[in-house]
Amino acid sequence: MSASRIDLQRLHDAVLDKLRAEGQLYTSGRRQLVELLAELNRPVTTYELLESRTKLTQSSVYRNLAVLEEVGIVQKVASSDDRARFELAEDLIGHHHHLISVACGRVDDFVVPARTEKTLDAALERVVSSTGFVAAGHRLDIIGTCAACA
Amino acid sequence: MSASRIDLQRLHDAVLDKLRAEGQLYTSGRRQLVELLAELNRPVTTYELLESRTKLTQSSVYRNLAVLEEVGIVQKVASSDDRARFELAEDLIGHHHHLISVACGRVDDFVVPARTEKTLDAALERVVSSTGFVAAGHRLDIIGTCAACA
DNA sequence: CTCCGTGCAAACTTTTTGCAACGGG
DNA sequence: CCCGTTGCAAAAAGTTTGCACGGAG
Repeated sequence: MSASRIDLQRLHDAVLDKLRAEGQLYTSGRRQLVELLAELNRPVTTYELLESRTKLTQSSVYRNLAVLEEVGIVQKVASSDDRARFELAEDLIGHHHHLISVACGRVDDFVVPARTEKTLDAALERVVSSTGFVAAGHRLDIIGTCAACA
Repeated sequence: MSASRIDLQRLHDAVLDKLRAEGQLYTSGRRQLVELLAELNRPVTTYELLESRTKLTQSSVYRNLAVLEEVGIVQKVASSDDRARFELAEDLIGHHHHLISVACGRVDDFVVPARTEKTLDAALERVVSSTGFVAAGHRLDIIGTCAACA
């Protein structure tokens, strides 16, 4: 149900490419973050990242996440609480959606069949086309209560 | 395209009912907020509310929004920037979705045909049913660039 | 040798809270 | 009258930034 786990080697290669293309280095801190995000495999807060076995400072986590976001390696995810969550970008782990638990704020990934996605995109394009809004993509989350909180 | 404007008198009555049912008062501050939200007719930041002709303090705005949210009169909306946005709950203005401009963070409402909604809900229910997650609803936003920013 | 990334601490922004005064019911 | 709401100011939480050091290319 959740996005399948990524091959670490391939992931690092892809990340390295993206960083190099923007003239950025793949430092050990950035590598740690990428690995953690790949491992946790869901949108996590900076707090969770700091709690993990990382040796990184708060400021480094934020700064590196900002760089990784600019370069298109991570993306920020909104939840029901007010903590920012980060996960690997869809480029790397594929298009997916989020299960958001209103009870605890936890977010998990899920995917819907390609045909449903296609239908949805077509329907949205039809609705938006007249508004002057330029759609770059959609965000479809399910709001509810996760198994742990229910 | 956007949700149709609400009749103010009816709105105030509905709000009053909800507040009374929870043993809360419909004070002038709360009335001002509800009227502003009805007028602006899109998710707005507390900053925008404070800038408006309101006589309310920052703390009162936050406190009243919290009360109104608990009672189900307003709902918090996530955008691309990190400012919380608030609008009248779907109970009052109907189910709808959001156009989120990544350039400026502005959020506008839009509605999709009932049939599309129905199809979507059915598809989602199918996907989620096996996860133990209890779905309460969905959130479908379009991410892109608004007419003003394009 | 030169930059860029890092750590630390302080600053900033947004939201929350304590307390005394006020006001509608 | 009384209890909840308000305003003000201070505090808290989350995020960002300045600066000097350190490590990688």
